[in-house]
Amino acid sequence: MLIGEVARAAAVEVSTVRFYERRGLVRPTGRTTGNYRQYAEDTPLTVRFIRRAQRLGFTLAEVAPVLALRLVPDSVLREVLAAKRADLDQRIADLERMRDAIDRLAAEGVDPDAPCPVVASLATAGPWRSEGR
Amino acid sequence: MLIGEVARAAAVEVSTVRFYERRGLVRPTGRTTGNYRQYAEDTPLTVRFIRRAQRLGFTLAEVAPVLALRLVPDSVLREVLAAKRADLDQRIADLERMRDAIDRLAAEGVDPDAPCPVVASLATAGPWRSEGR
DNA sequence: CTTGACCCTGCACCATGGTGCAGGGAGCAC
DNA sequence: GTGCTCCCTGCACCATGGTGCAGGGTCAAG
Repeated sequence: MLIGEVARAAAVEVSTVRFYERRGLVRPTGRTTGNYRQYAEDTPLTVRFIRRAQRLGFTLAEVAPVLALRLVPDSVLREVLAAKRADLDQRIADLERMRDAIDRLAAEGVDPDAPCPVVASLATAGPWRSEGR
Repeated sequence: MLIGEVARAAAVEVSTVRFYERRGLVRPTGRTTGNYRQYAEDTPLTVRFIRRAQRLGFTLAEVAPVLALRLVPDSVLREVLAAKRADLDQRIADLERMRDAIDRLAAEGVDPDAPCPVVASLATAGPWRSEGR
């Protein structure tokens, strides 16, 4: 597979694939005699995964180690999995609270003077982690 | 409330609050005689909501209309709510698929030669929307 | 051997989401 | 008044995640 095919199959720009390569997210299996990048058949899936993970609020820097886990020893993997699971649970809970707030709004009608319940659902003062970005 | 108090209560920089103002996300209720911005008591909650929504993959541009909904007629609101609900469902489903893939990995151990199931859980070729960012 | 589609590198540029600094004023304590 | 903390505006700068272009090579078709 050449870079253009990968890009088309993943619905991104060719330059984006090269950009991901600079960030260590994808890697061609090699080069042709003419110095063209050659890719495995599943590379478009990797690229789609990256896009989707981004929409869920993961940075490229966060995605990279996930993809790299393919190379990592099992014991390390287990720790990472546990931590990520907790993070995912947090995010899911946040989204669900937003969704429930929306459902309540739709069911009960809107009180224009009340503090927005969607906002309230996520604005808790509770402990909050690194806030990376 | 002055800007410094808002910033402290929301755990962001003062400059961030002013930045959000330029983006139309927060607004002081007025100015003091000395031209200091004055804020309502719930402004830190709004700011916390913004930060949290960002972590969930919403851009500031997406957050702004949500905050503006406080001003919008009920009928419009209902449509928007329905659309957002669907979007949230999609995101929750994505995160849950990732989480389940992780659980399966943890339960069954890792096959280093198989395609990464976490990636597979999100890399579906299925129809995919605007891809805004 | 030319044309066209594709690929290469490298660099400049863009938007988003901020942060930081200069130069100045406000407000209070002493 | 002096000093300290906080505030003001405006502009420059930063990282992230790309996009686009110049200048050139590859390769298959005609």
